[in-house]
Amino acid sequence: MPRLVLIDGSSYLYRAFHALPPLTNAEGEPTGALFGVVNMLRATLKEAPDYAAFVVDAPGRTFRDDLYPEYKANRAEMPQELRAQVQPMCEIVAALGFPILREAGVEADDVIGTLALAAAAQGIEVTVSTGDKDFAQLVRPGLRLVNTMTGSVLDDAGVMEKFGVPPARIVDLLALMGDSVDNIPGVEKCGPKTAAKWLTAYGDLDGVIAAAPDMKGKIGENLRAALPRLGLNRTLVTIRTDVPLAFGPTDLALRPRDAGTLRGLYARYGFTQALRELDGGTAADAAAEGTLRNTAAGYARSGAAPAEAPDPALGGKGEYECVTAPEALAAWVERLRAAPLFAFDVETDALDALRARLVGLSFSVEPGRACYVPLLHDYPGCQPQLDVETVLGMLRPVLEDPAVAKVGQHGKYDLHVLRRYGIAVRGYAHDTMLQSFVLNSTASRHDMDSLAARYLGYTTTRYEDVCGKGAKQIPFSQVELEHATGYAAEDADVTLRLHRALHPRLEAEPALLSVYTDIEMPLVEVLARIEANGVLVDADELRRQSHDLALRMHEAEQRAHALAGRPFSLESPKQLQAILFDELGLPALVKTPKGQPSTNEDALEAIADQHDLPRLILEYRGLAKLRGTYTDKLPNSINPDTGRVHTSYHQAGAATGRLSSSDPNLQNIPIRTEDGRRIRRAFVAPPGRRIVACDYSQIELRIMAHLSEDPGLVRAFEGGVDVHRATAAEVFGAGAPEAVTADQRRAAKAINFGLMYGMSAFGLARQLGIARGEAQDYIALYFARYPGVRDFMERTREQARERGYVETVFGRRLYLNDIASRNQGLRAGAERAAINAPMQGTAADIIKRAMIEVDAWLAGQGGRAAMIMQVHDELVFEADEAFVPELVQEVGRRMQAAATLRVPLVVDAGVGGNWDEAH
DNA sequence: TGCTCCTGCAA
DNA sequence: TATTGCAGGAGCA
Repeated sequence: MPRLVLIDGSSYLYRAFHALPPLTNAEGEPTGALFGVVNMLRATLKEAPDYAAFVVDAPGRTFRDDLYPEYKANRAEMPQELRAQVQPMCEIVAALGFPILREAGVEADDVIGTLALAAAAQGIEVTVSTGDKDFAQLVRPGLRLVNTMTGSVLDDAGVMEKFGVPPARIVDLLALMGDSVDNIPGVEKCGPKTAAKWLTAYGDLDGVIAAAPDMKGKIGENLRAALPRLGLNRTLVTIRTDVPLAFGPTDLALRPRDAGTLRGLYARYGFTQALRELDGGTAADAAAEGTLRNTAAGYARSGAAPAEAPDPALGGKGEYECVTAPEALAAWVERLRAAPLFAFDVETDALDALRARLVGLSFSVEPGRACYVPLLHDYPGCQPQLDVETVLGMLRPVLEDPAVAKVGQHGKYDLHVLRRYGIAVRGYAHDTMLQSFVLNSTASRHDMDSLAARYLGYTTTRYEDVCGKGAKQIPFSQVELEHATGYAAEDADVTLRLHRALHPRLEAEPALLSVYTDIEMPLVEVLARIEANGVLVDADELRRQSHDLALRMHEAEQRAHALAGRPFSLESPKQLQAILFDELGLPALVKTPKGQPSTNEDALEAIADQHDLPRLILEYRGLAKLRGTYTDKLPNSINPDTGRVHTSYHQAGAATGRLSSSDPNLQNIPIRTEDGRRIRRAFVAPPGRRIVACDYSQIELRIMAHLSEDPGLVRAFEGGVDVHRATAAEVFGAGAPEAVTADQRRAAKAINFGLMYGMSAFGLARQLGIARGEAQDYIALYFARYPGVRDFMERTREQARERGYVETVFGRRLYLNDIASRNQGLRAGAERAAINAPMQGTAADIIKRAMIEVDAWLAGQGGRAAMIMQVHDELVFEADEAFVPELVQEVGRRMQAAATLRVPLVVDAGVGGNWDEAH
């Protein structure tokens, strides 16, 4: 059967542009999108279709603009770096032999729709290559979608599975959901789930419209509000299949490629793998290098059972082996030892690395070749496996050899698990999650499945694919060895391939490579040690506090009931409404979206001066929050084996480079109120030890002084004075700092912090409770006194606009995806983030560097002290009492030396029996 | 049960 | 109409 591939060129160009880091060739011309598109096209050619076309939008209006003037009004101008790649892209597409279609008056979508249906009607097998979900409406027997960026293929069943409705209902689904990219508003709060549910219940869009009057709840109101638009929405999202065209599917034969032109273009843009292929190299050669295989594999592998399926793009060598015999393991140990770098991965039965049991291990030494060593699989009929001691005994020499380099994906987890089995992994040289994070922290998630889709165009077997999900999920130990091998060995295989794809990109950017090599990689083991150390939490103290809070909540409740004149539930907004607004007759100043009187904090504050009850409710809620979030929950996080709380630090969590903490989050333990602070008393040192907390004083403001080089601000820090007081003296002309009033200092502090977050006069006014004009005057005064700060902010905004990213002192980049958005709100948000990121990010870099130095020093101190927490600008230690003075001095010195700025870094230290006292 | 929104804690 | 996070509860189906 003849085959036709229709390529949605615009979709790929945009997606490749946003998905890939902004690569450039030797001349500095942008090539990222080009690179993505070219690889995709080469993969398409491997499929050897009979007909193909590359379809792009023609400039100018289309019928949709006429129907709906706001159509795509949100869409940003094409960024300069992308526009520059359009012409070369067309040249390459043409030289590869693809017909390029560009029809005025309609969108590329409609051209594709028309050709696709015409071809399907002629019995041609059609593949539409696109990343746009709207095309799901075209799917039918003989017409499928493929997304080469993710490797996913959508046929009839696939559409049903992905969207929950058949292809014929996709336009209805889209009409309900709307499309913010194209500026088509749908039903508010109606996402894919709700839309699919309605369509299943009522048949089609007309059915949903007919049922609208009876639809309950907020969402029903939203539906009724959107009713008038839905018809137009459906028209806008319907891809036309009847565009008059001067050609048909069979006119789209591929031409022979123009090798001469291609060679020139490939060379110019530095596409070495593509060049090699052109010059006679095989796909397998290129694949092993890490470029081409990505997209080719996406086609070849999607839907295939991985265990037994060698990857054709890898030259048929791909092979996943399940190791259950000592001889086989011995052979693998030899391979690991001989390899310049090997990838490894552990499989366990729990997400918590400090509780998980080792179920198996996988290794890979070259792309396409990997093994899985099952240890604990246990299901009826399962074959015998090597025992844990034997396996770890054989692997220990290579795992603990610092000269044998390893790569992992989120290897901190694996290090933890192996450590608990007595293996101290050394030579952990690379981590693909961190490579992705450093290359582009905001690009997407950094889990392996996402990375494989993004950088390799490869669809991995997901954990749910082998274990199921939700209530039906089984532990990995019950997965059949064949499937387990397919999943686990693939993890190691893909990790190695990701390393080969990502590391060269880091090497091309020395500053990024340094962030990765000098900061992130050394930090992995430091964080693992901090997590393993854990912190001692006094559960009895928390229980006492819970009890105390409960009593006070009860007391507040009694008083509230007395004030209200009758009992009611303080937790029920509905009852509160009745009491406050109906029975007590207080004014309802704030409304919920539904138009009901709100009982949120703002609403209660607003009427707190008229009655005692609102204040009481706020007090009750505050107590309930502390109890519900902290005193009741923290004891559940105590590890039964160690008796301590082991948080998990996420190294690729915050885009700015900060760490985040979860399970439990130890970076948001209360401190600002007395009641909250008490919780910190439960974070204790064991007998004979002390808690030591060392924190950077005003580190982000100091970084602002450094980056702005503003003489006034630098002087304030050099003088070692209270910087907010100094700022107040400057801005309010109070003369000597001693003459500054408390209010002036408070205002100066608000300005100092507000500016770092890009706050407006409006925000400052609200913060200080003053008029907007007055706030504007303060800001103007501030900038007049500190002109360097204003210039720095303007420079930062400009850099963000021009380059699309900002960077820290150490070269870490933060890409700002919305900086050129036409949507005012998004763009303003991106500008604020741009101003904040260099400061927050530099602070994060500095403390990470300090942690590495401190950890190295602690290693030689014989366990007299241990690092146990990091809270953004603070490091917390547990130390032998006699060791405290030395610890304070040595840690302070290393924290100060972690960066050399134009202003001094100051570290404050506190010591106590618990975390509260240490402040 | 899982999803979304809201609220509130930290630096 | 202030940055970066994580987490609990309510409301909803």
